[in-house]
Amino acid sequence: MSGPRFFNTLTKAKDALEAQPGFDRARVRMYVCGPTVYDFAHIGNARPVIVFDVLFRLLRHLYGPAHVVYVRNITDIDDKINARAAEIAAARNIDVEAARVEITQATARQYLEDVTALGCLPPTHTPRATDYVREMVAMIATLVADGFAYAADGHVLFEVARKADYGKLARRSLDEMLAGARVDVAPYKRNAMDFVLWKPSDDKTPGWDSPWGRGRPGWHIECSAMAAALLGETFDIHGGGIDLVFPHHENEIAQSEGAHHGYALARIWMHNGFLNVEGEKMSKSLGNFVTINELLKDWPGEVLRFNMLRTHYRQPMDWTVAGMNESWKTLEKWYAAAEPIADPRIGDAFLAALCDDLNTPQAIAELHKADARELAGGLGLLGFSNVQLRIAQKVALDTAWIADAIAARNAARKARDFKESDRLRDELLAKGIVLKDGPDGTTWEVKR
RNA sequence: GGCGACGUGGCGGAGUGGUUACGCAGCGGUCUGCAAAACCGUUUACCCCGGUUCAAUUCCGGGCGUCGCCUCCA
Repeated sequence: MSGPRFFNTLTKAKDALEAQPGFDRARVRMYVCGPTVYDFAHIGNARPVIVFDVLFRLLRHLYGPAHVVYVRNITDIDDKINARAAEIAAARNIDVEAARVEITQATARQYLEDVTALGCLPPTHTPRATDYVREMVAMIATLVADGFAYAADGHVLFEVARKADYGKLARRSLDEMLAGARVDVAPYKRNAMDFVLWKPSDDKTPGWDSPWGRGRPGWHIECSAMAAALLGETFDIHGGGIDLVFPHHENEIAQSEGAHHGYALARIWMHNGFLNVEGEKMSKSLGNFVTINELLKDWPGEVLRFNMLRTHYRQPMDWTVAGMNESWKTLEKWYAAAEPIADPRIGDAFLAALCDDLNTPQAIAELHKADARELAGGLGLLGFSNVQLRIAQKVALDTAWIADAIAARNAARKARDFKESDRLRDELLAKGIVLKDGPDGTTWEVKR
């Protein structure tokens, strides 16, 4: 096998990871944009987390767990957070910074709980933006010193005209963007496309000291600073939702390459597609805004995970209850077949599918064709453990009573008292227990 | 308005210039006291219109439809 290939937004082609200049199989590095922690994560947020967790697991399999470094940040500086913090601070008469810390810590904790339930491994590093303000300030200072950025009216702005290839990720020219612009331009900007690296904070807004006065960083600079601190100037894969291509990732590239003498930020840029719910765009006004946390009350995390992987990560995906039921059914069947296997192995076709731009639907199709050993190995590589599914099925049920009822029914069947045996079966069914008679005896599961 | 993505059988969903995707559901069968489960077999496809080609679902052009992004800002 020639190693994995991934669709690169930068080149619009499937690029071989190992052919990238500077690729080091002893230190494979990936960065994924993490959550802004001010509210529960929703099902759309779950998609990149799951998709890139599978990528992380694939790379660990290919190069060894010790040789893959995965960074997923937590954004705990943001004006949406500040707005929420201001409300809380006013309502409870506490300091706005204390409110910000409270919100972001509670939300970050909840987020980690949620994604753990989805079967995601913890990344190698989970940096918080607030711990890297010093690095951000240093990077901004470098950009100013080298002429890529300028201070104006308390702000520091990146001057896009100084970066000749600005727009290369989103494939737009400055002229096109200017033509399409429909927003009023702030007076301190030299060019309408210039974006904020640093902005001033008033007394009621969280802020940090800087050469340009007390203020806070712009949105994009945190990822550039954290990636540089933890992965170095250039790394292998940068991932995120397709909505981040512009402006977020475009601006990350501009800043990082500007501050790093033109060295590429990431060699391969991967973007997952959007997610709809029951055919509709998810939004609070439509009432179909589904948080991961709510879903986990009704569904095992593994089912959510599997459902997500049935669609290729770049395709638009429709999340439906019908699909979730189908996913649960498949997983149940597979666990029954794979659990007794002591010596799992990874199938060639399965691995080839994952190496072909993370084609999880193809990989799943290969598992349908595979024997039990390869099924068990594939489930393991994709991050399925059966822990939650088992809990969801058996939790809070009096299994001793069920076992007694099954024994009584089988005794009745043996005595050919089918009226009694059917009565017992119906009684169990009324309580949501479905019986399955197999060659090795009777088993049961919870009816859905 | 600008840029981009997508459109496959009842449903989900890969892929390909000519050969079965796969899964669910349906249908038929094996098994079972019956049912469920399990297992075996099986029907239905490539948005529309042109073009290229011996051959197009697959390439090119146009159309229609769905969706995303367009910068600190809700």
